[in-house]
Amino acid sequence: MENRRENILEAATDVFSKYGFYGAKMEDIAKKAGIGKGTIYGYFDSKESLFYEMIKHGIDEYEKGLDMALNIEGGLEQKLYALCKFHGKYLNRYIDISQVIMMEKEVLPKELMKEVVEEKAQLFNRMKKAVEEAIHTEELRKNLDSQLATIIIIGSIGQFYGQKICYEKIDHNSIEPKDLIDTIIEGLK
Amino acid sequence: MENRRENILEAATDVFSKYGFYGAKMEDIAKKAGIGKGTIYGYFDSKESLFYEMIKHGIDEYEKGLDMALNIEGGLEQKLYALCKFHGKYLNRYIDISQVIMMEKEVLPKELMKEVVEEKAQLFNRMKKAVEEAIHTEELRKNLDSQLATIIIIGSIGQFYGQKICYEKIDHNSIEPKDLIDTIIEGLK
Amino acid sequence: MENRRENILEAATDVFSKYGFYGAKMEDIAKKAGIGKGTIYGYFDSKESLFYEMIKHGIDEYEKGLDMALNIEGGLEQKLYALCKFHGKYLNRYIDISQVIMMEKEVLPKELMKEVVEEKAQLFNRMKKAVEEAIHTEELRKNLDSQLATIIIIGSIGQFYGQKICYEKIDHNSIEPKDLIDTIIEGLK
Amino acid sequence: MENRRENILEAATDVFSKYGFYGAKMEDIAKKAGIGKGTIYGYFDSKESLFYEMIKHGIDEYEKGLDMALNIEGGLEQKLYALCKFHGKYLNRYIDISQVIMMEKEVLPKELMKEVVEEKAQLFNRMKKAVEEAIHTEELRKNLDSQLATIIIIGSIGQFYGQKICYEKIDHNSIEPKDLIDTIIEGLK
DNA sequence: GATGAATGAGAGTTCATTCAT
DNA sequence: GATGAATGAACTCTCATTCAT
Repeated sequence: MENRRENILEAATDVFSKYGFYGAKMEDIAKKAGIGKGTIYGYFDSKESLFYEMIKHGIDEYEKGLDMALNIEGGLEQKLYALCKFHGKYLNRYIDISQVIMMEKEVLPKELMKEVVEEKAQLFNRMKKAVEEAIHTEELRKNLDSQLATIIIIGSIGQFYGQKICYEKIDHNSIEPKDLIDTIIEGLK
Repeated sequence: MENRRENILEAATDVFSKYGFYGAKMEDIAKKAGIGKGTIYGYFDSKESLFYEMIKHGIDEYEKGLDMALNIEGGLEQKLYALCKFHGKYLNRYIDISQVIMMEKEVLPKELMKEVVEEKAQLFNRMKKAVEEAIHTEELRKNLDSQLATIIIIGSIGQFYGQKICYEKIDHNSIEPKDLIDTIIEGLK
Repeated sequence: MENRRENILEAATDVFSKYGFYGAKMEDIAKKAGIGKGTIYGYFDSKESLFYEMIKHGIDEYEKGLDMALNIEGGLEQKLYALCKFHGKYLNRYIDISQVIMMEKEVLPKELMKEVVEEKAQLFNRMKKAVEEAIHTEELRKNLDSQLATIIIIGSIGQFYGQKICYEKIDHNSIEPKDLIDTIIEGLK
Repeated sequence: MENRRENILEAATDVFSKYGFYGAKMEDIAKKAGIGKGTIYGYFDSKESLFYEMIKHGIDEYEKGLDMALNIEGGLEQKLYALCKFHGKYLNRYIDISQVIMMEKEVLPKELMKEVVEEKAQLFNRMKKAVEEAIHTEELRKNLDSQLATIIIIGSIGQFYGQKICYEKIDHNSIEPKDLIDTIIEGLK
């Protein structure tokens, strides 16, 4: 049953997110998954290995969503809108894990750490490409530094959603990013 | 000797930052501080208490720096510049702790968590006030939503420094935020 | 299928010999026997029970071989020769088990332990009887203490084969006990 | 306190002897030593390492006793007598460990296994040298094969003491090897 | 006051055993 | 009857905390 593996990964995401690598107990993950603690070891070699696989799983999810968002038809505005919606959904699920990834540095095998960093760089570069395109189509102003513009866009969206979801505890479906996007684009056009 | 207490807090910052709450070992903190394991318990009640005090210590540092930055004479541009410089210095020291704070949620007593959140809200509000002042002096445009503008400013600065320090490993003294600030203000004026 | 039972006992002998009672895993025994883990429990109640039966199986084999060896026609020399040959063959198969028997004392039910000791005493006594017979037929000298003579014979043969098989790794078929037997009998006649 | 280390080794000898490597529990060893289970790890790295050190400890003891026995003044008879007395004392303490050594093959690092085998070979060779000397002084007969004679001597003594101590449960101080030695030498002279 | 040896609760992991298929 | 996925008791080992020195 491949579901069982998926099931454990979901439980692991929840528990690792909440307690971090060292704080998470295998027993809690098992309990969350509704199985015996020994069962996990039928699917993953160790706690470390489970952590590794969980993060890869999260990265894969982001990759998919990101591609979808940036490949929709339309201008930067439309793409940003889609990205925001996806980002909200993702954050809602992986809000904590994204921080765990950055934190438990010593736990992550270097290989995976590199994957994470590369993935982040890739996200940045895809966004930058979309920004450059928008500069080219004059949706944004000609003399704009695309690197800085991308930083502003990503930083603003991140801050916006982080604040809404983490602090204001607003449901991601109820967050309306239109005004934010308008203000950003207004400033960069 | 109050130095001894300070000394332990510094060591704790280093070690908790690197390994997280559960991963950090009291012995390592003691070694880092150059003292015996048992000595820590002369100054702090428990690991949890040490963690708590360490974070309060970090918050205090930020409070001080933030006040200094936002109270300098001049317009928003000058204040942002000072904030950036301070943020860089702070991030350099507390780069990991800021993530630990967000991560080891369950460890933090609710009381401290509230302090952290409130402190963040305060930072946000001080900045917002500075933004509103800038709107009033027409350094920024009249019809601007000050809430969104603050989000954009904080998010952009955070993203900018995070990228430079965490990924590009640039020394915080060498980071020049002028172009970023110009682009932000250009967009919001 | 009685073969299946025998099959498991053989596999158990191999695995228990190699790893001892606690070190042996039911899964390894099953794999060695070419069957599923659960199948063993169709033939034996538990690991302990399997261990018990395995040892009884080994004892039975020795009983049979011993009888055969000591009952052949001829003098002590011929009997000792046959015993040596059998001992070599047995040791080759049960080299480790004989030590496991003595070792995992706490595992063996007292009942079985008693059986093992009695069996050893019986071996000793049968040999002693053969020795006494040889004294009577004057194949050995009259004033010999049959108890000591038996100890010397059994000890020498055991040491001889133990050394050849365990340390010198000589195949039991290639071991020639004639000189040993001659020297022993020469000394006791 | 070096006593503490010694103390743990003694307890380990008892417990490993009784239950074998896998059957022995660290907690039991600690309890036997009258200390907490964590304390052991202050002196030994792991269960495996403790096992290793315990066996080396046993080997060292044998080395010492063996040297003493074979170096006393006098003929083979006197040396054998001293060896018997020492062997009895040693067996009494290490009766089970000697079997554990041979049994838990897979546990022992190859290095240690080699030490054990070499030590046994050394014992054999020292004895053989004493036998050859006795042949030279005509305490034993000229045409004797020294290898076989040594096997007979060692095997007989081993069997004699093994039987007395393991089966007949006779205290090693009450065992009188004179008759055995006389019979052996009588046969070999 | 400072220390670090000692402690033992609690973690990750293994594996004999069960039972639905 | 045979299987092997699932289980959880019991193992080894770690580390926050104590306390005699």
